[in-house]
Amino acid sequence: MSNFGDLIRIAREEKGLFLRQVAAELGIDQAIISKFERNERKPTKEQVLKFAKFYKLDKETLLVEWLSDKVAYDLQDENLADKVLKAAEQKIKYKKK
Amino acid sequence: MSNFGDLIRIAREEKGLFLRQVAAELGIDQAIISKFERNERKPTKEQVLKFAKFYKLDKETLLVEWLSDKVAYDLQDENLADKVLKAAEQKIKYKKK
DNA sequence: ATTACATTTGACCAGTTTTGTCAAAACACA
DNA sequence: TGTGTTTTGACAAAACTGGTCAAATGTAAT
Repeated sequence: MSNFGDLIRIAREEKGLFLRQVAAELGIDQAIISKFERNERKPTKEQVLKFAKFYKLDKETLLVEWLSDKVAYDLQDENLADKVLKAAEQKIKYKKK
Repeated sequence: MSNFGDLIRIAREEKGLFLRQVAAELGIDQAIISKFERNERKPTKEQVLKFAKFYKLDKETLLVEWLSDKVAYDLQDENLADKVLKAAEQKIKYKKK
């Protein structure tokens, strides 16, 4: 199962960059990026988009990864997760109209 | 489409109670309950359980309503909601093991 | 229209959580 | 050991939450 941290760590390694370099480029402290890569902290939406742009990753893919991490985290110790997701789906569909 | 606020407002009206009375009974300020009923504020999990008990509503039903409101809210202006929910489902399944 | 009572609104506070900064500690390895 | 990278943790600033209260608004009866 993938997650946001893995995606950006792999992208960085593929490009052979150090945290320091990415940090300078994106204006984000390298300690924080380290935590993002280990899923210890959640980035803001803006930061997600910065990573997508910089690493040339698909914006949507990265956002989905990030948001689903968040949702999964919120529901982690709920045994009602299935029901919740189904209900949420209905609500979102409904709102669209 | 139902939501947490509607459920507790209807329950209160069915019992013919005033906000003031429910507030006193549950130890929650009536202004806050008013906001819950209009979905202007989200209660804590503890408060959800207080309402379930007091109104004799099914605990699980109310929790699902509450959590799905929250998830739907988080995803409201994301056109990726479908993908996010599917990904989150996978992640939750995966975690369970 | 005035009274009486219920609900809603909004300003304000306190406590918590989140986000960012920094330097030291830990790690990797020549 | 020395050099460079990553991780950790303490700290502060900012943002968010949850609560309190009183005034404003709504509603219905007289």
